[in-house]
Amino acid sequence: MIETGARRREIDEVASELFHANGYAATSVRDIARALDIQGASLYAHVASKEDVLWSIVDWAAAEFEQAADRAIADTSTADAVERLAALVEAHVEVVTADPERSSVFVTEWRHLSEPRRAAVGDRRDAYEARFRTTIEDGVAVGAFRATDPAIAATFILTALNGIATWFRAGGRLTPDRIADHYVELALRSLSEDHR
Amino acid sequence: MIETGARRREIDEVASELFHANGYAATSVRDIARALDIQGASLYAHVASKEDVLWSIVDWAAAEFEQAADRAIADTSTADAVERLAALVEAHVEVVTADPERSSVFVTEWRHLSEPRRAAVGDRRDAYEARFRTTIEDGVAVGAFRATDPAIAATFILTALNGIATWFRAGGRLTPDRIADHYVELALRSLSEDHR
DNA sequence: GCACACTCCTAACGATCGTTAGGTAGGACA
DNA sequence: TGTCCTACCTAACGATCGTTAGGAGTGTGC
Repeated sequence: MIETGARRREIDEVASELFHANGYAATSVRDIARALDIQGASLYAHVASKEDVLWSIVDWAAAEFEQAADRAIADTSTADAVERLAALVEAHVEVVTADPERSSVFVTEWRHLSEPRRAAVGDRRDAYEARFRTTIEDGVAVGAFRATDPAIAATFILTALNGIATWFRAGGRLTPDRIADHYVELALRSLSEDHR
Repeated sequence: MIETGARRREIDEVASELFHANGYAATSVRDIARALDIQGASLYAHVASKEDVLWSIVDWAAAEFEQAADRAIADTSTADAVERLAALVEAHVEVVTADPERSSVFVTEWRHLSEPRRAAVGDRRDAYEARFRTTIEDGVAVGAFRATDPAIAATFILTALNGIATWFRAGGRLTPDRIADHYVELALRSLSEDHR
């Protein structure tokens, strides 16, 4: 059963910040507890294990990305690969900037999950990347994108997108909207047919 | 004084692999020792502390990137921003693919350094990124690149480049040369003047 | 033959790790 | 008023952490 109480969500929130700032392995259960002004052992009234905290953060973030991609694809005409890729990029930027700590934990700390979960997250990441890749393949097939290696291009774009989580901070020079606009532009142009 | 003996370099090598695979914080001194078939305490005949191992890996990798960028810039005409950016991208890919473990440790684990070192690495990373940014600024100024935010564009390209370290494995489908060619192409086109 | 590095050993240190056991205060509900 | 539930506490568990102390074997240069 998944705990969904208010205190449980607070735990995920402070844990996201700490895991983002110091990494999962370098963050102790007592660190998380201290941020909530309780004792380390008291956390276990809400949580079965430290890994469960990581899991709930990662699982939640993965679902956010998946649902955002679902909406992005549903909202665009399936015929236009350019529009679809733009929508995927924009959706990704929105999820990352809406919760950069959680997103960066998802991107960088999921390898600390133990085995059935770790593999499952890997599969979900592969499936998510495949949406970008197949969209690029579609665009190449109809001549909307230049002929290139779709797997490399998808990885290029996705790693750039995931990097946002590591440097974005709310209230900085760049608003999420501005970042989304720029990243859509950069991604689409990287696949453009015209030469330099 | 910096140890440079053969055994010392072996330590950096196996530590790079372990730090890459599991992260610095989740890798114990005894893990490193086990990979060398010695006892954990025996490592301290070669190393002053665990952090010193991380430091020597990070410092070495940083120097590799800096020197490669030096050569890339020295080899190209300073007048042509497009050519210079291409050389920077190519050099970066070469360094990453030549030693992906060390590179990925540099990219993802430097935050575990303690304070004077951590800040110093941050400064060096900023300086490195500035080379990309100013090259893009130059290109925009002369109309070789489209008018865009050079800082965003530099970050976009650099995070994509750094991502290579997380997925590249020697002997895989893609050779370093092929990756370099594709990444140069993707980076340059992302800044191209022509529309989609 | 002797000194000296170099490399590794066993044993142990105090600290901290994730986690469990058992208990208590306060509010909700009968 | 009595009972349960939630949220926290203190105390402690065995394991593991980075690191130090002190010693031993092996090979090289004089």
